Amino acid sequence: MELFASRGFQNVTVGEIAAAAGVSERTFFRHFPTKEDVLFLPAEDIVRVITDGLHGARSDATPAELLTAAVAALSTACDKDRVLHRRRAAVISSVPALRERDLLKQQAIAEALVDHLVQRRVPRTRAVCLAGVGLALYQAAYAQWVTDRSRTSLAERFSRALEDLSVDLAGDRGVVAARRSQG
Amino acid sequence: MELFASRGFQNVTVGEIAAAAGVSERTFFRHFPTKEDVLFLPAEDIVRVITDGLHGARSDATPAELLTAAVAALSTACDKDRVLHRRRAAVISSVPALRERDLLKQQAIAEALVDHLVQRRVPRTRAVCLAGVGLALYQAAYAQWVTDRSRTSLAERFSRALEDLSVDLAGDRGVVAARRSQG
DNA sequence: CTAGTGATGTCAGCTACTGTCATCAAGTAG
DNA sequence: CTACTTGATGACAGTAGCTGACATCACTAG
Repeated sequence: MELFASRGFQNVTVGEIAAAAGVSERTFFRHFPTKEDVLFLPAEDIVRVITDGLHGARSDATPAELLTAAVAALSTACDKDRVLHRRRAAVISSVPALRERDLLKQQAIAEALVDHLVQRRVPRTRAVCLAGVGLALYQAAYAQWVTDRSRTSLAERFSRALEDLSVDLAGDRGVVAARRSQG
Repeated sequence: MELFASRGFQNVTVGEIAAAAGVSERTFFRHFPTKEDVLFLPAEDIVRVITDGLHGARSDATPAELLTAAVAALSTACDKDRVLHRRRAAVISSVPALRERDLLKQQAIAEALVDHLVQRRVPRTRAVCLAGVGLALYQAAYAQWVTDRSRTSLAERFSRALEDLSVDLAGDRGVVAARRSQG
């Protein structure tokens, strides 16, 4: 993190990272599949946090409740080291290659979410939409949470975003339906 | 596309692509910044399609109407060559590096959407959520459209997803609000 | 005809990443 | 205590993506 912060991700070579850690370059690549991955937890770890949180949910929970539960699990896992997240986010947001990797990880998580929803008898097509939407709101909430100075938790921000969205869409339902019946 | 389809993206070298096109490897990199980019239109091109479509919308259009208009523009641009899209999607979905790039491009598009919404006086935080949600639904619709044999257009699938979502969220609004007032 | 411009080829070089083999420490069986 | 295994590491060579520098060549303006 120090190397990246001081000289920029792209200007730091893997050899330098390895040297700073006192190992050979080859050893670095035995621990991390790519240079980008030093900054990311393996997707399975995060998926585990979420599914653990999800297994606590009632069996008749609505989709929105499930999304909220998933984010709640993430939120408690993140909330402790917000400073670390801030530094990490600063590096990631400024490097396209890292944003790419970030998005891919999140997509993997969304897929795990889909599987869980399907297991709970949500039809797959709808589950895909819901997970995608949940992810979008989470991204927005996370961006706020990392930037803001206020102590509002990730979970709280997410809930608000969800509620706002539901208002936005509810107001339009008549319009959309009308447009559709016109063809 | 033929090279990729027959031997897999990763097993085709840029030198081979260049040779197949009758140019030097160096020339390839003067036209495409990376190997992945052969498969993608520059983000600006797509952004232009969307913003063009958006400028036709009424000035008092609701967010959902704007999202629908944006997708409608994309839909008419895509609908003609669905076969090409199918081949492309097959290659992309099977290669993580390409999925990454795809996600990044879409994110760039979402950001352009956000700017447009902001210009129309939607508050930024909400615009971010809306664009993200729109993107999620678009992804789902696109995935269907590419896979399905039925002739349903992209725009139509998107509208349905939007409506389904609004139903899903509306049904839960009481629950979410209750949870929030508990703290 | 000449000078300038833009697209290309050539070549050299860097960096991310991989395969292979040797080494070395720790533990385990005998 | 020795011999054998196992797992982590280093050393080295090689491939492929990508970049900078420079020369060439076609085309156009004057």
